[in-house]
Amino acid sequence: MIVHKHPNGIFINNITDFDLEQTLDCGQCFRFSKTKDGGWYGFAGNRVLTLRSLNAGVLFENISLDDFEGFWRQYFDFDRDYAAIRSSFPDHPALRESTNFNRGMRILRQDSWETLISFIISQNNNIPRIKGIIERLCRAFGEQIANGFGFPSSTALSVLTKQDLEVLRCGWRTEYILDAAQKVSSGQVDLAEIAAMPLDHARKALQTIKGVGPKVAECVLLYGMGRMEAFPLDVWIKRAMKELFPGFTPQSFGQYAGIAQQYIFHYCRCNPESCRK
DNA sequence: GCCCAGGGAATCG
DNA sequence: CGATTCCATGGG
Repeated sequence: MIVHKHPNGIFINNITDFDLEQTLDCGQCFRFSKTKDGGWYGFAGNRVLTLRSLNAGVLFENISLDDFEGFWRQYFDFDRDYAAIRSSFPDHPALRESTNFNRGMRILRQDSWETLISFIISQNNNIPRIKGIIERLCRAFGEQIANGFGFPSSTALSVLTKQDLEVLRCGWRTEYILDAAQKVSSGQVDLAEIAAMPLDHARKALQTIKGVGPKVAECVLLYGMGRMEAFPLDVWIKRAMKELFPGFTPQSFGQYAGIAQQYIFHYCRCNPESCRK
């Protein structure tokens, strides 16, 4: 990857394995959307970003080199070699098909708190509606940033009541959100500490929060704590494991199982017939 | 109208 | 332990 200053921000090229749609619309994050002119616009924590594909590269609009090097480089996981990771995967036709389908997908290294709340909201829910609930959460309780709103802090949410959260229309998940906010803001659950724990300890620690079970914990570890071996088993992946990878376990995919999982997840959602709906 | 969604808690046996 | 049931809401 080569990073250039550009009149409108930062331009990167000579990058392999990076496609905006495959990365920002593959179900790992909920705060980016396509703009009318074909770019992407969204938020990460209290940062806002507009980006677009341009001349075989990507333009990050209106940011400084410090913004890019100090935040977005890590956020987009640009220092990881995805081709090398793909070649570490077991040789399997369905896995090859999945990785060929969306080679430009990268795992975003999101904020752990934002990821925790986002995937609590995701449970037994569909992606368009998850996005709507998170948008209302930010609008009601987040800080205004540019034309939108940042993600509210655990402290901001910890002082709220169930009634306050009725504007979200997210059903029974409200008490899960409040429990998470209270435990994180009080320090009873320390997300930075959990991120550094051995995997099974980290799983158990996350599951002390109400509404966090095995699947949500796995998502927080993978998308919010950079633990690439974490392997969320949602309904799609369970279907794929049964139909396409009989005999496989998450460990069969190796040290970067979570990344394999994401290739498979997005492939199955875009090609439901091949995962036998 | 109906089925289902990036599940988890509570409650059985 | 595993299996079942209920949970609130609305997208497609």
